[in-house]
Amino acid sequence: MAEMEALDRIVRRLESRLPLDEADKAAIHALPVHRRNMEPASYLVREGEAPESCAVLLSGFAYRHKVTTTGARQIIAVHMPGEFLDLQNSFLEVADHNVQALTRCDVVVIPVAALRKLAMDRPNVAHAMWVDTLIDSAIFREWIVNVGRRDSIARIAHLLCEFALRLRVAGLAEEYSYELPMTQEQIADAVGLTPVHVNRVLKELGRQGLISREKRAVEIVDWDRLRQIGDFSARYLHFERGGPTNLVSAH
Amino acid sequence: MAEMEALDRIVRRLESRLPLDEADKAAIHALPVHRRNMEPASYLVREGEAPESCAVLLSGFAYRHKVTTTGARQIIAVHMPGEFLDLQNSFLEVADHNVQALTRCDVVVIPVAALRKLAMDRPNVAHAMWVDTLIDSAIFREWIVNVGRRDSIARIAHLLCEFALRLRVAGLAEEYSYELPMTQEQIADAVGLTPVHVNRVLKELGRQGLISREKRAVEIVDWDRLRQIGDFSARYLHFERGGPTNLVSAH
DNA sequence: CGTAACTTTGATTAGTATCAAAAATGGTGG
DNA sequence: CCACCATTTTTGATACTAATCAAAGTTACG
Repeated sequence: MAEMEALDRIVRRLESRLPLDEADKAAIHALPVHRRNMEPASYLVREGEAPESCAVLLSGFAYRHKVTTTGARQIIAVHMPGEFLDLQNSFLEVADHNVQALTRCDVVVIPVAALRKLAMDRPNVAHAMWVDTLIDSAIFREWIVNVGRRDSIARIAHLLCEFALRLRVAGLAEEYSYELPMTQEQIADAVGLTPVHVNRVLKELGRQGLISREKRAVEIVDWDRLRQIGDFSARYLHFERGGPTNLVSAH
Repeated sequence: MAEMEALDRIVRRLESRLPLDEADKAAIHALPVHRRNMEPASYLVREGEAPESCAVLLSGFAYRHKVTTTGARQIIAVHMPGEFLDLQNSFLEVADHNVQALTRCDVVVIPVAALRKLAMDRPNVAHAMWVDTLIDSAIFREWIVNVGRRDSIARIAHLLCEFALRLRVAGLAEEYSYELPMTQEQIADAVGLTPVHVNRVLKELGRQGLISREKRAVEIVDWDRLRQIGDFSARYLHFERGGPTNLVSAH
């Protein structure tokens, strides 16, 4: 039962990328998956290991990161319910980054071998997965810009805008309020700043009346100005295909 | 003739990602391509436009970039002969970044429609292209780390290490010397620094005996130390599949 | 040769990091 | 339900890295 529901989630995800036919869906439903509950901070994939399975998030949050030899951590992506967690690693020989649970979370686990077979047997499904990874990559590119060329205020404003939109797609945010389950230290590692500075920037955004916070809940008070300050445009999220283009006025 | 050679280049590139059978190769050879010579700084793809063609670099260098509303530019990738220039855009509706010639260069141009058809008809070829884009993404991820969590010396050292290896794969570097056709301003835009600071760091790397430069030629004098300072590991380049794993001791 | 693009150097400033410690929050076991 | 401990958030003071501004050399090129 639970597996059934989980498989449907995978189908829905891929259909949002590309239409699938009945045979495609049947092949996905035949996947030998199992569900798993992950504790916060537990690892789904470790850098240097050969990927054995690929997961789809059912609930909770997860993130990818790398650690430098000096011990600094850079978060490379944050994932929300409905998203694939490691298509990026599953078709390469060895994982080049870590994937870790951010909160407690539920995942469907697909063995890599089965996933690869599915991709070979069902070109259409492979294509949908490919597009999914391409959109992940588009986000990576935007993050390079964020961290390379925006100052601290813009960086954080941009991150908050991105999360607002992605959470709406995941059905986890209404209007412009959402629960951001990250500590300020994790935010810092996502935007390449220190936790202390993140704290000051968040307060500054509040002071300017752009957002308001209550513990980990964020409300975007002035979307237009926040977007402007964060140099945010939703283009790179590629909502064209089935996303909430209509919902967002994001230019 | 020229087209023939260009098509072979595409075949070789894809074969380095995944073995292809004769039918696959035949399908590639049937692609309606044409060659084109690009002036330095001319655009291959512009952000916001629907991608119409996808190019493979035959000679010269190209790069991807985005520009913020404040006018800052961030280079997101640098491409070398043999590489695909915009698989990343070709399977999405609208380009989210620019692709521009760095030097004068020769490309083979493939119409997007033909490329998409090829991907649908030849799952194997699609898979090879997918893997190619996944490796591009792995480089994006490493660049997020570079720009987010390494100081200026490490950033530039890392970039120089990456180029050394990739140029060897492209057959454009012997040992640890190569021609780097980028201005210091372009290097700055790739690593998220100012040109002035890039200049100082390059001099510092020379002073420390790690590299030596003569106009745009770079020689890596002390590979081990440079790699160490730059926190460089070749893992993310995914040379496992047919790359020069043997050539490089890169851990 | 002359001019534009690029590199180099110097002086100063700005933006973040670092260090340290206090306040708040959240969870746990008694 | 309270007391306690660990984690997280907040604040303050100071240090540094890299940016900015300005201008002199240098190189490439038409």
